[in-house]
Amino acid sequence: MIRVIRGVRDILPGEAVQWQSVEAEARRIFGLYGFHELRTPIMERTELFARAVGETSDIVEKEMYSFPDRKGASISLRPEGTASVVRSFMENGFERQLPWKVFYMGPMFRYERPQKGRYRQFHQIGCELFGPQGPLADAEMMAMAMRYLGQIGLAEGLTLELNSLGCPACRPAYREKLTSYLESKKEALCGHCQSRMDRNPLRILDCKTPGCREIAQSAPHMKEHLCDDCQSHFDGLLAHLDGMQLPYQINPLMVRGLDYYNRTAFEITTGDLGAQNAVAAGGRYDRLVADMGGRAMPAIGFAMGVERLVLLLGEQNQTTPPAPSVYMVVAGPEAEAVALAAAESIRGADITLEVNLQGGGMRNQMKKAARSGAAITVIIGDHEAAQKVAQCKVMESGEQQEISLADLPERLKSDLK
RNA sequence: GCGGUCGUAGCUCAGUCGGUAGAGCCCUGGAUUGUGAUUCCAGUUGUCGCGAGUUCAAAUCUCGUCGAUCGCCCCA
Repeated sequence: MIRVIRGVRDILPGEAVQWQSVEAEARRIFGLYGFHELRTPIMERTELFARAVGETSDIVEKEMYSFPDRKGASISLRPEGTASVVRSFMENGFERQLPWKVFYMGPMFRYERPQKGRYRQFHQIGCELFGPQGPLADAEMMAMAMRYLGQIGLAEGLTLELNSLGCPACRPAYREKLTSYLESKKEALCGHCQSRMDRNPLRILDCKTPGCREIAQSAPHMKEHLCDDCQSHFDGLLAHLDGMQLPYQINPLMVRGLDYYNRTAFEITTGDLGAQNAVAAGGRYDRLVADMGGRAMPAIGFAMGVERLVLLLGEQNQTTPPAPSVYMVVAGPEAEAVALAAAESIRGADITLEVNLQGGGMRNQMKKAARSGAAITVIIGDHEAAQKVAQCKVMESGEQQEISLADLPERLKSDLK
């Protein structure tokens, strides 16, 4: 038997019910804020991701699904959504219609070792906002994310963590301070962090090794070394969050893994997913559009992991798809044509009806009717077909009555209320 | 890419010291030749993840491999 490839999986009908509501709520809530859906391709030129996400990021260096197409161009399955949104923004000239507010949802691909809440094909719902440079936008994005999560039933146990990563004006100086501090403690760092010293010293801050955590705690933190502009942006953001009474936690050790972030970075975390504690994450990327060849354009965005949302929804998970309202038992060869026509007329009245298509004896079909979860079973046998009637059985009470086929849609409609 | 644990029926699992595989649920038929919980009777379910090795004999021991899971790394 051919099985699915590692790290990907089927979302079966029972679980898909949950996915549909998670997606529908996203459309609804983001719509309340004036965001519209953007659908981008799931594959792009490799170069797009390499430049947007960062040539030296782990995602680009070792996690991308890249392959040559038939003409030899390097194509990649998208590892995240922002790069394509930025590309679309520039390509379609939305720089002239600011602010541009979009959301997207769909599969992303990263070649990683699968784990709880982490798959090679995973799904994100994300939002991006281009244009505004003040902290009002940051605050609204966070409010929107939290409102959405609360709306789908995840308000409990989530923490909004945020930090400022500074900007090109203040980060280099901070980085030097941090590096010289870390040099003095180099002996005490874990081996991994020692090798990170040159490449990306900021990432040492969120190392989980106990020794490194202590060192990180007392290290100089970016938020104490922000330039005036970054500082007032950060202060403004906090004031807006307070104004909305949105609880948050400043995490001076939070460092995002993608290269394009500046100033505001935030994560929404949970303690219930093992090592994968982030359900949503995002931040500002004011330089990305310019780096990609567009004009200077402030922007902010975030993305949520749908698998993680659905996992957290946990026990609310449905394991069976919704039941039909009516189940139709077809008993006898003469009844088939009549039953099928009756079924069509009932569906025409907007009633969900499932016809038994597999035949079998009455007992067998009634079992299937009960199992389907239908509230009412309509039985049409040869006898009923000849009389142009049907037996209508209310499953819960067991009451059964004969109704003419012509009246069936209306009667069912009122009985189902 | 690295480490721990685990892979037996569609599902949940048992299987002793190595002796050629079981239960419950589900499913099918019947008791009831046209009526669903329950009950009773009968029946089907298997590459014991895959491949090699040791052995008279392997679900069981060894090695490899694939997959799941947990942690590292990284991230949604």
